[in-house]
Amino acid sequence: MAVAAPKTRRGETSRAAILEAALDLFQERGYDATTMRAIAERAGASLGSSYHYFPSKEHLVLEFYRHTHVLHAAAIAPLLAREKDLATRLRGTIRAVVVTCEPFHAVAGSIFSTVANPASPLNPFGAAARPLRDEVIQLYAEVVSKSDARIPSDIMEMLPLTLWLYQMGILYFWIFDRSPGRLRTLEVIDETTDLIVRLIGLANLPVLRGSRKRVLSLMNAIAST
Amino acid sequence: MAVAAPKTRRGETSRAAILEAALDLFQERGYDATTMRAIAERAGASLGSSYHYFPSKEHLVLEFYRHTHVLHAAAIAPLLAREKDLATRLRGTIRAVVVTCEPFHAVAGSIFSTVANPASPLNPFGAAARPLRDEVIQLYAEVVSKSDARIPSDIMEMLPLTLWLYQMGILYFWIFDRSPGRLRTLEVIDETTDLIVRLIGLANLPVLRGSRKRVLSLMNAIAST
DNA sequence: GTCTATAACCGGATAGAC
DNA sequence: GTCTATCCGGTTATAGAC
Repeated sequence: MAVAAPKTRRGETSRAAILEAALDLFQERGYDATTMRAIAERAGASLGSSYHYFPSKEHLVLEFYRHTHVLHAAAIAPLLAREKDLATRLRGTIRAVVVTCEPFHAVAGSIFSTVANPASPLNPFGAAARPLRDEVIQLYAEVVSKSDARIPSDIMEMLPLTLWLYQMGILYFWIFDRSPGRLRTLEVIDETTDLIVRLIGLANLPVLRGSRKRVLSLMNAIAST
Repeated sequence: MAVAAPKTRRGETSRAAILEAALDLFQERGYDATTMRAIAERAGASLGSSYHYFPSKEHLVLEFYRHTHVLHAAAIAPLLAREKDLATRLRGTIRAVVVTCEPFHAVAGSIFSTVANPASPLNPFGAAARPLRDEVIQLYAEVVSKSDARIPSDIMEMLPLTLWLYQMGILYFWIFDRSPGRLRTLEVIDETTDLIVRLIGLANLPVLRGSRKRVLSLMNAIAST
């Protein structure tokens, strides 16, 4: 099911050309308006060739995904190296997600819907997306673990996965956001990251201990599916 | 943009036949495998006729959605009339959602993805879906308001919308659930409905009051978009 | 003016020759 | 690994029937 790995130099070149054409066209015209034929034409390849490298149009989206992830990781590296405060790290990281994705805002809607399809190879919860998913979750593990926040180990264990889900929620909100400069999304990010950090702090309260145990064991059960 | 309203008896018959054929075929073969041509054929109509009544295949899904809502509302009516305990009402209502939708489990995945598309007329957050959305939210308002739970008014205000979102989350989980009898989903429902009711009870704790205010005002801001 | 039907169009995907 | 030809299904155009 994986995308054909390029074996020869010639293949590498073609593959790269097709991918680049696709990424460009997605941004220029949006996902739906970009035809496989147009991608092939701009890449100087034939339709059949495109399908040789990418089994479906959706698989091009997966590369698109990886592309934004690399941009995002690069964008937050300095912050993660310097800052120790959890709220600041988290806010910066999530803000960077929407800032990085901003050029693709117009495309994001249709991409999201293909990705949300459980039958799609791109579904974030599925097997094909696993390597990339693990990378992103790992990134959130770093956001938390290299902060100076002291977090109970049971929470720490679930936190990266939870933050990954939270990021997807923010992205879905961002897709709908029509406010100038996407300001509403940024406000929601600031407010929610702050709330999250605060709630982590409250989780040690005796009254909440029971619910906390139950929530965590529920999440564990769900995650281990 | 609305579906053509049937004006004459002849039209009504055709429309109903097409819709019924579509619902049957969706269940038999799934959404993707059901072609508009097959729907027309089974309904004894022509392809052109189908498009006269339903502007797109997606619009047939909207009717499908309405269909399950009616089934669901009917299924829980006795419970809502008899039971006063909030946890029981909520658990029963959400359980009934997945039980009602069970015959469509195989179809649900692809339907969900078309529906999640912000550009789709069927998007639950969009204008076309509004009447149905309001009905469902209203149903959750009844679940809460006719229970014997005493709920602070600020929470009460946001609760129906929140429970509607929660229901969608459960449905997405259910779509992935491959366990026999969909037991895992039922377990998650039991656990989460109980947690929700418990958290509502905890919301009055002085330590939580600050966060509660912030969460509610955030939700209000988001909802009023 | 409401319905029905047929014939296209368009774009994702596939087959198979080279 | 590259191409052309073709399939298939959602959608549209449009001609006619009631």
